[in-house]
Amino acid sequence: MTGSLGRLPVLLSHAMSTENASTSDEQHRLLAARRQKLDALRAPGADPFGGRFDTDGTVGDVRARFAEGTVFRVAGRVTGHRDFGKSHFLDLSDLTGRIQFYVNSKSLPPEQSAALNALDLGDFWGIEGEGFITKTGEPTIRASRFVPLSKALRPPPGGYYGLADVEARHRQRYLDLLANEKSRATFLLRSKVLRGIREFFHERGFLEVETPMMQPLAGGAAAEPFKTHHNALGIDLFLRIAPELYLKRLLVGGFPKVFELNRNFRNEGLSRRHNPEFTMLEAYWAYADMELMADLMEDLICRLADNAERLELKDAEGNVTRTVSFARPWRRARYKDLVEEAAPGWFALTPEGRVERARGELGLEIAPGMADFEVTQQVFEKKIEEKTFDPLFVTHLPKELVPLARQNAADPSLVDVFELVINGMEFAPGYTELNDPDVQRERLLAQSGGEKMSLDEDFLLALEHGMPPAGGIGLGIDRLMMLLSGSDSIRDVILFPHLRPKE
RNA sequence: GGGCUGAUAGCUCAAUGGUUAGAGCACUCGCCUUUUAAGCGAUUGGUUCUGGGUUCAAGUCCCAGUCGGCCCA
Repeated sequence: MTGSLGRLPVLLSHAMSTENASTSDEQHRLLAARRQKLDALRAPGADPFGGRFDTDGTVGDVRARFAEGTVFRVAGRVTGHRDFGKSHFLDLSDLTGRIQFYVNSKSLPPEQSAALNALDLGDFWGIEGEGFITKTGEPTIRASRFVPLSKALRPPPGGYYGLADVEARHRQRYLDLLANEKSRATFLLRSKVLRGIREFFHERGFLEVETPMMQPLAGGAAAEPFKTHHNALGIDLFLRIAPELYLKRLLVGGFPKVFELNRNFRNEGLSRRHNPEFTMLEAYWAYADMELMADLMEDLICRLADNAERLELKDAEGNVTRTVSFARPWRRARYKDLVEEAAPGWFALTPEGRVERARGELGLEIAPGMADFEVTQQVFEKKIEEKTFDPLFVTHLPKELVPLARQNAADPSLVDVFELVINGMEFAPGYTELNDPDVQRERLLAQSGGEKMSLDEDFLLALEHGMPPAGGIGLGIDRLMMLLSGSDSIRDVILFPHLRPKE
C-alpha cells in the first residue's frame, strides 16, 4: 500500500497476548501490523483514539456543497488508498457517501508523516483542506491537515465483493453494514418507514402510547410467551405477545385514537419469517369499523411505499421476479366469494364432498379429522392466498378462524374482520372490535378451553366500564420491511436477529 | 422436529480419492506526483468447522457432532 512505512520489526508477541489460541497465526500477523502502527501513533504523544473533531457536516454534505478553493473539515473512515509514492489518493467514507482526499507526502511535517505511515484501511480520520478537481474530474480535498481519530485494530472484511457470508452478516451486523450497500439501504429504509408510520398517525390525530411489555397474563393473541419473574413483587410475568388488551383499555379511558409501534415476543421457532422478538404496529380508532380501517391501512402502506404504482421484487442477481401493483383502490372481496372463484360450487357440497374434492380435483393434502372450516381454509390458503400478489382485502371471514372478533350483524357465522394479503402472504389483519363485555368473556373462556385462571379479569372489568365501538389494525413491521426491501428473510430486515450461539 | 444442502487464507472463491491445498483482493516489501476495483514486481499467509472411521493415500468417501442455508411440519 504505502512504500514509506520503513522497517518495522514484526512483533507477534504483542498480538498474541490479546488473542486466544484458536486464532490463526495469519490473524496474528495482520493484527500485529496494526498494533505496530498503533504504537507508532502513540510515540509522538498523540492519542490514536482521538477526540472531538468539529466538521462542516457529513461526507454527503461536503459533496453537496463542494467548491474548488473552499476549505472543508470532514471526518469518516479511510476506505481506500491509492499510493503513487508522493501523491496519495485516499477515500473518506461515512453513511452518506465517499469523498476523495489528496495528500502529498513529500513535504509533510514529521507528525503528519508519521500519521500517514501509521494509516490502515478502516481507521477513522478527520481531515481539513481545500477542494479541487483532479484531472479525471473527481472532486477532491487537498488535505493540509489530517488527524487520526480512531485506530481499527482489525482489517475490514469485504472489499470489492462485499461480505457474502450470511452467518457473519447476521452475527456481526456492523461488518455487514460497512461492507454491503444493500444492507445499509435496507436499514435506512426501515428507519424511514418507522418515521413515516409515526408521521402518518400523528397527522390523523392518533396518540402514540406505550403499554406494558411485561404482563401478568400474555393476552391479545394465541402464542407461547416468554416467562420471567419479578423479585420484589414475587410474581411471574410474561413478555407480551400483543399489546391489544392494553390499547383497548385506553379506548375505555377516553383516548379515541391510539397506536403503539414496538416489540412483541413469542417463544416459538426461528425461521425465514419468524424472529422471537418482532416489531408490531397496532392502532385503534373509536367509532370506526373494519371498512374504515381497511381504508387507513391502504393509505398507510401506499404512503410508506412512496405512493409507488408498483413494487418490483428482484432476485439476488437483480432480475425482476415479480411485480406487485399498488394501483388503488385495492380489491376487497368476501372470503366465501373468493373460495367459490377458486372452486365453483364449493359451498353447495356436503362436508364429505368438500374433502373428496379437495383431495382429488384440487390436489390438496387434507389430514384425517380436519374440521370442515379447516378444509375450506386449505383451499383458501393454497388456491387463493399463495397466488395473490397484488394487495387484496379478504373480508367476512368465518368466525371459527378469528374467534375474538365481532360477529357480522347480518350473518352471525361471519366476523367483521379483514385479512390483507400481499405477495402470497397474510400481511395485516383489521377488525371491527368486540366491545360487549359478556360476549368477550364467553369468547375468552372458549379460547382458553374454559380455564378461568387465564382470563384477564382486569381487561373484562375495563370493558364493563364501557368501550366505544372501534376499529383496529395490526401490521407486522418486519414483514412489511421484507416486502418493501425485497428481502426473502426476516433476518435481513432486523439489525440483530437471534441466532443460535456459537460454541 | 424431519428432509436436502453447505463450512477451504483476513475477504471472495478454486482444487477427478493421488506431488508440498491454489488464485484474485487485502497484508508486508520495492518502484511510481492525478489515481479511483490504480498499475508493475516480490514476499508472506492454511487446525481445509470439530471428533472418529475407511483407504497405500482423505479438503474430497463414511459416521457422529457444532453452526448456517433451503424446503416441509
